[in-house]
Amino acid sequence: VADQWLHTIVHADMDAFYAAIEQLDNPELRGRPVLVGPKSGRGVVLTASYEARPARVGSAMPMALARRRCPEAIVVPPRFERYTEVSKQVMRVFRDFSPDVEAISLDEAFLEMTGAGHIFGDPAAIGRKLKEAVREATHGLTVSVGISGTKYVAKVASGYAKPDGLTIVPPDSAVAWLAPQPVSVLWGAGPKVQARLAELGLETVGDVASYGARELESALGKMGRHFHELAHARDPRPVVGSRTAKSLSSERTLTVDVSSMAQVQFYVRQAANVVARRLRQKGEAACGVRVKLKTSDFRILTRQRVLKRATSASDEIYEAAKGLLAEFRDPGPFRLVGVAAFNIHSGQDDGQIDFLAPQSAKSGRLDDVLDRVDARFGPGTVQRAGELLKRTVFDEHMNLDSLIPDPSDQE
DNA sequence: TCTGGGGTCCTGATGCTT
DNA sequence: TCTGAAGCATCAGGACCC
Repeated sequence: VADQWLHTIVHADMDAFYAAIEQLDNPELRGRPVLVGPKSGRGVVLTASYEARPARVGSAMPMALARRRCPEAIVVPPRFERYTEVSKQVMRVFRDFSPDVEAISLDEAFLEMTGAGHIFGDPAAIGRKLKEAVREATHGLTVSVGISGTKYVAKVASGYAKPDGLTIVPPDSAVAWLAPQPVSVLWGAGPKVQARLAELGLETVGDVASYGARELESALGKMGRHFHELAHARDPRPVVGSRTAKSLSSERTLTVDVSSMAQVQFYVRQAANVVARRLRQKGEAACGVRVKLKTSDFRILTRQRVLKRATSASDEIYEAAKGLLAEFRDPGPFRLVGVAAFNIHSGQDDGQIDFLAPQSAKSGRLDDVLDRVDARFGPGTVQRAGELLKRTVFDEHMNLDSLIPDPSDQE
């Protein structure tokens, strides 16, 4: 029996994570339907507590619709710092079970448990102990666990009996276990691919498994081959530890669509500041900048540019973004404005060498100087010195708030 | 019903170099 | 010198995931 467990991979997925944390921190919310998401405006539900789900509300649903379907639900704005804190606790528990933990998001991770049998027992015992350890460390949060021989099957298994589930799929029965499930459990098959598969008459994973690999590839490209492999429970991807992000972005859906270049520039400036600050906090710099606009009719437009040298200075990222703005031909109006940094290098900002260079002295820009303070004295210095002060002074300096009132400030 | 914000990866078009 | 093909990088868009 032990032989078939050549590999033991665990997928652990916290149940309704954000909503569960809100209920944990505020006893009044326990046992009641909770929606985590923006209270007003044009947002969507991030997480719905299990009490709300019978009313057919779930994540990614427009908040307006969710409130109509579940009027008794309590809407709670998200607190990402808190979720990050709890996530760290949970990940620490995972690392007590395995040195190889691959975090997928705040609430989800793979654990490589191959060969851990004589420490923790068989897969069922591993699952029970992991769930208990998470519950104890977090004072009551539940996690759903799936265990199999590949990442893919472990992932599908963890979602099989949510919430508080434990599903074990022995590798030699994985193909049969997957077969009756709908194609929507194929990782990477969203609405478009599912529609294509339906056209081919494929409804279950078993249908995909028995369809020709070559035909699937000619119909769906590279992904077709991939789905065929998954349907046969073949997934050679290893559990990999910390991965470094390839891009970093900040974007914002505006409360009211905007058309004027001055307004768009204002939000690009804000986003550039956020991106630059986060780069500096991580001690990283980027030599690519991308601007993203979403039109009122939901078309997404992007323009990008490679910089001559890596930077984490707000002004440099903003100047690049402002230049890109001129390349958009669409007059708007736009509902979303975003800035992303890509080609990220770890290590110091090249800009630090000119910390006191004449250029920054001449420009006299507050933000420019603050960037160089961070570069000179270490990431986060300015933030520690007072984010609020920086914000206030910057806004006054730019004098933009008086020109462009932000409707969201009045909410 | 009216659609977030953070990401990743894939694809087709295009342009550069050899 | 001109031309075409191959190989590669970059760009914009799209699909997908949590």
